[in-house]
Amino acid sequence: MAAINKQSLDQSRLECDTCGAKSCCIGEGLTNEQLQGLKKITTNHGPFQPGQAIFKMEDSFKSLFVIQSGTVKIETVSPEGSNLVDGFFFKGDLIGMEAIGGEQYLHDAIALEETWVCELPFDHVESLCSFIPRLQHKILILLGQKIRHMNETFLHGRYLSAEQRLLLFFQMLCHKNVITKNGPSRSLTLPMPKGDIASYLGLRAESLSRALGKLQSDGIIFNRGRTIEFLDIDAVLKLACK
Amino acid sequence: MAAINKQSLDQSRLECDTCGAKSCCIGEGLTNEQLQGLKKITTNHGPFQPGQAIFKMEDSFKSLFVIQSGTVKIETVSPEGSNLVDGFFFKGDLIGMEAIGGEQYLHDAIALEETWVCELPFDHVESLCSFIPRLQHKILILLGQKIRHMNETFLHGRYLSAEQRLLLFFQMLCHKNVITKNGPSRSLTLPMPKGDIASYLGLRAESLSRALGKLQSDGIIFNRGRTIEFLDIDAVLKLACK
DNA sequence: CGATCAATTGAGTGTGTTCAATGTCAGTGG
DNA sequence: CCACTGACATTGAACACACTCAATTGATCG
Repeated sequence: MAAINKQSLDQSRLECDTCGAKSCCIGEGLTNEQLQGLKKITTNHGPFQPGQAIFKMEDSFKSLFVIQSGTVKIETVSPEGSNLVDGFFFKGDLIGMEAIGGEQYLHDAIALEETWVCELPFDHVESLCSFIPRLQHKILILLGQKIRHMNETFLHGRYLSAEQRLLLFFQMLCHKNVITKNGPSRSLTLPMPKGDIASYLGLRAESLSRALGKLQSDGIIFNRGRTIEFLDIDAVLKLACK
Repeated sequence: MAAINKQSLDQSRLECDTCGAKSCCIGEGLTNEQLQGLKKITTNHGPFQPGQAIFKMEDSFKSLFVIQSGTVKIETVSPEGSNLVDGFFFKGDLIGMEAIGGEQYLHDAIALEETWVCELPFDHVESLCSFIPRLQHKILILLGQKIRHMNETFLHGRYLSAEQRLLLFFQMLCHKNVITKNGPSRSLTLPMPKGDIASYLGLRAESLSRALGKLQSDGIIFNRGRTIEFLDIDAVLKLACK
C-alpha cells in the first residue's frame, strides 16, 4: 500500500459518529456501544491524490475499505496489456469485497480525486460479526447487493447499444447523487477521464465519443470536456433512446 | 415453488454425511456435531424434471439451495421478452445467493436434468453462523467466489470473440468436472440446449453454431447434436485460438 | 409418417472497432 | 505573451464480427 499521511481534512469527519459516509457504512444501524467496537478495529487513511493506489493487485488481501470522501476506480490489466476499468466508487461505498476468500486483491484501486478511506481489517470484521448479528447481516446484504449490481450492470448491459450503456452510466451517477439533480443547471464534472468510462462500459473511447455526440445532437446533453450538462434529465432517466 | 415429491433416488445420497455434494457443500469442514445442527434446518427436494422450476422470480426469497445431483440453469426474462440465461450450476453448487438481501429471487432456477436439491433457509443459516464461525467464514468465502466468478465471466468475457467465449465455456465445464477428462474419449453430452449456451455467452444461436463449426473444422472438437467430443483438449484449455 | 422444435447454413446488414489524423486544453519554459 | 509539449478527446473512412432474417436439415415423439 502507498505511504499514508493524515493531514488537512477536518478530523471530525473521520470519526464514525460524524463520518460523511456514516449512513451507508457497514456500521449503519448499530448501537453506540457496537459502533465503538467497530471503531476500535478501523483506521483512516488519506488523503490519496488522483492516480494514487489505495490497494494494488499484488497486495495480499487483508482489509475492506469504506470511501469516506472522494472517488475511486478499480481496474485490472487485460492479457493484452490495456487497462480494464471494472467499477467506479463514491462516498460511502465499500471496496475490496471481490477479494474475500482470495489471497490477493482482484484489482488496483486508484483514487480519481483527493480521497479518504476507512480501513476494515477483514478478519477482525469477521470475528466481530459473530458477536453482532446485525453486522453479520449487513455484510451479507452488502455482498448480495454487490452481486445483484454486477448482474445488472454486466449481464444486462451487454445487450445494450453504446448509447444505452452511456445513459445507464449517467443513471448510476444520478443514483449515487453525483449529479446535482435539484439545481437548475443539473451539471456534472466527471471525476474520471472519458477513456475510463469507455473501458467501464465495454467500449472504445472513440465509440463513447460518438455516443456522446449523438446524445448532444439529440439535445439531451451538452458535452464540454469533463463537464456534462443535462438538458433533458428525464430522457436520461428513461433510457427511452434507441 | 413447484410441487415436490421424494422418490426413486437412493435416499442415503440425500443425507449430509453421504451426500454426493458433501465435499463442496457449505457444511464442508464442519464437525459432526455442527453438521447435525446444519442438517436440522435443511430439507431435501426432488426429483425435479427437466424444465421444472426450483424457484421462480416471483417467489419471495427464503432459502439457498445446494444441488445434490443434476444440473440447473438460472435465467431472467429480458425487457424484450426473450430468456437470458445467467448461469449453469452443477452438483455441489449453491444457488440463490444473488437474492440475499432482496425480497425476491433474481432469476428462475430451472432443472435441466433430473435434479435433487437441499434447501437451506437463509435466516436459519444466518443464526447458525453466529454459533459456528467456520460456517460464517464459508458463506463469506462462497459469496466472494461468486463475485470473482462473475467478474471473470462477464467482465473479461465481453472482450472475447465468439470462439473464445465458447472455449471459456468448455473450460468451465472442465473445471466443474462435467467433461470426462481422463477417459480416452473425452466427450460430453450437454445437459442444456445450445440456445441456452448461446444466451449465456451473450451470442445468438447462429453465432454459437458457427463458432462450433469453426472449432470443428480446426480439428479441436467434434460436434454432433448434444454430444461434443474433444479431440484436442489442450487447445481448449489454452484458449490459444483467434 | 407427418408435426414440432432444435440446430445449422447462407446472404446481406449494421454497430462498434481499428487506424490515422486532427482538435482541445493545461502546464511549462523561452 | 506566445510557442511547445503531452495527455485527452474528437472526427473520418474502411473494416470485421456478430446480428438479422430466411431457408434447410436434423432429431424426437406422438
